[in-house]
Amino acid sequence: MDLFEYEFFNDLAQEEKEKIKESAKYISLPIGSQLYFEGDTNQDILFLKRGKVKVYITPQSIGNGEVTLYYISAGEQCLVNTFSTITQTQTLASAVVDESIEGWLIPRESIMWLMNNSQSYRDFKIELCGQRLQIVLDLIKSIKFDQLDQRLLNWLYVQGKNQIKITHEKIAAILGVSREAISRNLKKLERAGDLKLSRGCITIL
Amino acid sequence: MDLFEYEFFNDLAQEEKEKIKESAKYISLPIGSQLYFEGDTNQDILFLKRGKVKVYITPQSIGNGEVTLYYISAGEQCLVNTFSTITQTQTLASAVVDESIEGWLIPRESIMWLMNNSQSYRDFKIELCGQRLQIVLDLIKSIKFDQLDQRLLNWLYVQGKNQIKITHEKIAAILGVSREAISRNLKKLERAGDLKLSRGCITIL
DNA sequence: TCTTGTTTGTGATCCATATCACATAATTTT
DNA sequence: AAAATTATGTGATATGGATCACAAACAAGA
Repeated sequence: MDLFEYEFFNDLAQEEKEKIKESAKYISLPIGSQLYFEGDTNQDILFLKRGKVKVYITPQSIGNGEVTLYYISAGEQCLVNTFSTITQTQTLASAVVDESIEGWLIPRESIMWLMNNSQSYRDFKIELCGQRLQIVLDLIKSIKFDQLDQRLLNWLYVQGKNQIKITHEKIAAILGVSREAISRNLKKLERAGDLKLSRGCITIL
Repeated sequence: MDLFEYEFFNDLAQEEKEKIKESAKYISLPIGSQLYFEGDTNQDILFLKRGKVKVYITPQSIGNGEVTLYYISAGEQCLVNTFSTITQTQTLASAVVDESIEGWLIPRESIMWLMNNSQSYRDFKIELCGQRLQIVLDLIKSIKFDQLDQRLLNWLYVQGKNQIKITHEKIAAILGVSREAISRNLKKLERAGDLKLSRGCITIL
């Protein structure tokens, strides 16, 4: 995916596009790289070309536990990153590379120019914001009103695969619960004949 | 507060302002009026002149319980309302009048015009969006990582008054927990000498 | 003032998840 | 192949909050 393949570049003149591209820094980061921690103030927005970024929150006070808010994939941008950059305020969550990424860091000035001059970019941002809002509100609902077995079942379903390669520990971190709780609930599902467990892999039947 | 007192009207020409105002419907609603339910699609954005609106979510499946996301006061607008109206999608939460309101309903067309022609309006919306995002993410953190006593203490603190006139039932609905849990926790605080309880009123010492 | 509805207090019980503490199994390293 | 590491299974126990079930206190109407 090239930078210009983002649809919102369409309504820009060629020279404008070039200017944006010149201001961008191309980056490539391995899995595990921390993009920012909650409280940092971002100066650029990441336009993702390839890979996956995980955005998550942790307890305000020191303590363990985390909850994944959402993931960012190619062609998407991060809402938390966007707000921090545009309004120059502290990020409200943390972000880490989940699958090694490539992308462009577009500096604040270019973003501000886009916000004020490109209707498509604004539309893109509005849509993005709506999507994330939905995810976050659904997350509150599931945390508050659903039990773990339901949340787990839903998570498995959303993966859209029959073979999910992941450890219980990772799922626990994503859903923000203890590893034991995940192991026990998966076992229950296995006993019910819904899936087959093996080390680092869940096979849905 | 007059409609034009919203700062973002400043960068509009007089005739543009008038056009917006003409399109607006002035409304006045008593406490308890339902503005919309989750799933409705809004056609107008409410500009609040006076009063308070509560925005909350309920379980996706039928079931009881609710959690308050945030309140809207004079001079503010609702993010959920904004998204639904702009993108013509279903609202992600419900809204009810919490203190009788007066305000203007601005139709979608006027909003779209403002979004595309007023930088101040866009800035206003971005700021609004950032604020709400923060509230919602903090809410997840408190639900997920804090215990009720902490959440309650925080809620009391945020009221910014020494005399809070409210029933335990109402607090329970706001925080999304049972009434008994609130009563017990308040009692604990009273025994610790932090406050004084009386019917429908909490006095902080 | 008597009645009725609302609000609060509190015990009893239940349940889901956290936490601790290991045992065992599967993989990787040496 | 032995050792070390990582992943999983599972019991025991603790705990916070939900739910049920009332009783008592208070407030407002009749």
